[in-house]
Amino acid sequence: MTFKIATWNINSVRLRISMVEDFLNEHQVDVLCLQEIKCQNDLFPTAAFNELGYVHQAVHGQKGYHGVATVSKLPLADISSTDYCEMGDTRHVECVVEAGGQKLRLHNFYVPAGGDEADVDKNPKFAHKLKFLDEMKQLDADSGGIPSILVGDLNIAPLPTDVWSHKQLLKVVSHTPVETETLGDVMDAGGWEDLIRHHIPPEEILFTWWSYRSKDWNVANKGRRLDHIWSAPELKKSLVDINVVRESRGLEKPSDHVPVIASFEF
DNA sequence: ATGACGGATCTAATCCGA
Repeated sequence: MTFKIATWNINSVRLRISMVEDFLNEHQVDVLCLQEIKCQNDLFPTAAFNELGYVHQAVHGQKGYHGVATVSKLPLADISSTDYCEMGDTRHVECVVEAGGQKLRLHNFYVPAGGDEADVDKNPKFAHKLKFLDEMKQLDADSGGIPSILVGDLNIAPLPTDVWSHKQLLKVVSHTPVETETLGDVMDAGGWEDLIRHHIPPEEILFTWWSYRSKDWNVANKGRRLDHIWSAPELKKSLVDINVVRESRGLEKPSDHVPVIASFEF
């Protein structure tokens, strides 16, 4: 079977539920991983997803901020969340899904943005971000014999081609050397592969986020690749496509992030 | 100036995002 999984920082799932419905109808993914749902679990639009067949839902939300949710047409097992940095916020949910006989562990992450200043002594948010990443080094891409897929808004653009200006963003949170190196350490420690860059050459400029603050986002094109899809090495051979749905940024009242879809053949 | 917009909240001005 073809297995399609998408990640999308939706920046309020309640405000944008109709564009999520349109996305699901058009792209027919099996699993959708959302970040920044910005609502408590009991306010999550469960019924709207049920009606489209996404009756299996792992929702981990809180009031007003953050929040992640994984919705699926396929049954979800072993649902759990890890409270990274023990802050009591909602930035991770995981589950196990079976697609065409292939068991997969799915991690859905919303890594802290890290505030304005890239200095752990002056900026507690930046310290939080680095500590969060440090704890992510414990994650194994192949735990318990089940290969994993890790998706989400990691709030780091690791490669020079992941930002509109490598030089101008070297001191800007999301592209500082300490962040990109630590993210590399997370990948090395867990044995993760960057599936987006496996499919789209690292030389190619690629963004998944454009600030609300730049007027003409498409012309200025001052974006960053903050959203990621990683996996265990053994899943690389099953990857058949990566689709960054750039046109979503041009919708009426869009999220500042666009969806990214990975397609596998199992 | 990279860039001042956009979401949620005790609906008004404040916090937060990256």
